[in-house]
Amino acid sequence: MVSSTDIAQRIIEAILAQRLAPGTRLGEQSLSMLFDCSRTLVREALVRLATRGIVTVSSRRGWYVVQPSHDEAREAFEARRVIETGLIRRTGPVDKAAVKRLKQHLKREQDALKGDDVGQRSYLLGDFHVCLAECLGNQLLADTLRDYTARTTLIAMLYQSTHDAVQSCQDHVAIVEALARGDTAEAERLMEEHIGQVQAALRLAPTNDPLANLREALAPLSPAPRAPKGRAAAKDPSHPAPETYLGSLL
Amino acid sequence: MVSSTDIAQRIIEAILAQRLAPGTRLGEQSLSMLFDCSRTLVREALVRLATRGIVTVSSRRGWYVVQPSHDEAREAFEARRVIETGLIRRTGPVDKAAVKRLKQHLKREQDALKGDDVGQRSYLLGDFHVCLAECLGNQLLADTLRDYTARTTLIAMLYQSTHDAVQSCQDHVAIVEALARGDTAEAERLMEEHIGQVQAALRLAPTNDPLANLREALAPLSPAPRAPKGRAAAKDPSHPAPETYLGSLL
DNA sequence: CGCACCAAACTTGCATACAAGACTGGTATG
DNA sequence: CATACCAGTCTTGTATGCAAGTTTGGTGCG
Repeated sequence: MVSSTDIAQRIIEAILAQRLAPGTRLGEQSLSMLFDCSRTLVREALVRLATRGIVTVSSRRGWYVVQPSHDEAREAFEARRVIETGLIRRTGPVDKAAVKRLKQHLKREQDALKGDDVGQRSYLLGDFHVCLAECLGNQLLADTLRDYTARTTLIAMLYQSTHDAVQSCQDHVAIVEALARGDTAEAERLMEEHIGQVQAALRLAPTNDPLANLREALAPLSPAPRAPKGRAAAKDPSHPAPETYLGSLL
Repeated sequence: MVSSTDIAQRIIEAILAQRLAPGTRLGEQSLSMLFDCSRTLVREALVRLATRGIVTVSSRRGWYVVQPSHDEAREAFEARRVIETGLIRRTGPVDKAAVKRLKQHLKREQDALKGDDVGQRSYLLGDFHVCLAECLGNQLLADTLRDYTARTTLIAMLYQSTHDAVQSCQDHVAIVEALARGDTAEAERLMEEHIGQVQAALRLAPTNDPLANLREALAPLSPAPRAPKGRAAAKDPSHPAPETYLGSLL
């Protein structure tokens, strides 16, 4: 039987793989049917995720994947900078086993880049940072980083990151190389730069318009083909409603 | 009516005030009677705390306040070092309002030192670090630090910290002064030193003896007064059983 | 006396039932 | 036609009941 941690884990993984968009509704009943268990277990999983800042609940309305504000986005990146560069700065020489594990991870990233599974790609790129924290010997910070990574993944989705995966992977390679040759100062600098670039790739227009996202999503297609005007947009399968993503949890 | 977050908050506060010792059993039924609610709410609160690493559950045996291992203790202090020094390092000049708030906090610490409420004292000394993170503008890291602070408080209780409160408060004053005059480098150094001293005050004997704590707690009193040998120790009110602390949650 | 075994009490794990608020769509009214 | 209102439906919030595992204390046997 599934446990509440299983359910929470599946949801986190779906977020890291960008299969669950920010704002997606997570109904207790839907999930309990999906996982074939009672609402109690689902609720427990959602409470866990809420505690970790991944979902929020609106009283008697529903559970939703968080949509971090601009401020929260800034804080999340700042927090990752503090932790990840700090962790590298204070680390001594990295032992062989850790370097080996990191290189294996890089291999997986590169394989994923060759393939066409965007989810796997996103997941591995995020997981690199968790893996790094573990290799540097701090499970507590690694766990914290996992949550922060999920957050930044959501932020990237919400603010339509234009950062490309190949660049990220190259950054990761450079960081591991610096660590492997014991140049922690360079590794720290590279990490700082890497996080900065990921953050810079966000479209954080200083807009006060709460409808900005909706407006952009529903904007008419630019070449304005001969599509009928009325209800076509609502049924266009290339713009699935958020709920549709739920299916991919299976 | 109490909410699950209320219950969780009360438990956290009790830990920060050192009124709940590591290893204390937290029975669902006891708590539900204490807070006059159903086990559902208590369970939800405990699940939240478990997610934050404050309590653990042993299947069908009970919920317990965590007892961090030596390794976990090391990781917790390392994590705090990374976050707190990193946060100071990257902060710009601290604005007036923040300095004012920090100084108010220091005042409260000093007042508590004059009084004799050890719980209040412990609480404020720990809360300083959370307050600092908030003042430096990162609520996300502040929340994370709150959990880490609770952890280190438990570690201090478990490993019988000999650190004295007056010294801690003086350290805090020095850090705020350095921040107020814009000397972040010095503030960072002081913070590093402060955390180091708190950690150094632990009795982390490299023992493999899992009974060490019990052995020490149950050691005969050194002057060996004329106390009767038999059952007196079990009823000595100066050594209350962990469950007794529950009452102080009220 | 020592040891194994067993039953009773206690604890959490999970499902379900019901309560109560929030939203939606329709309808009546101005 | 526009608007206010209201009932029905859907959602979460909370309590409770039962199942199942763990511990403890006692009891009988060797």
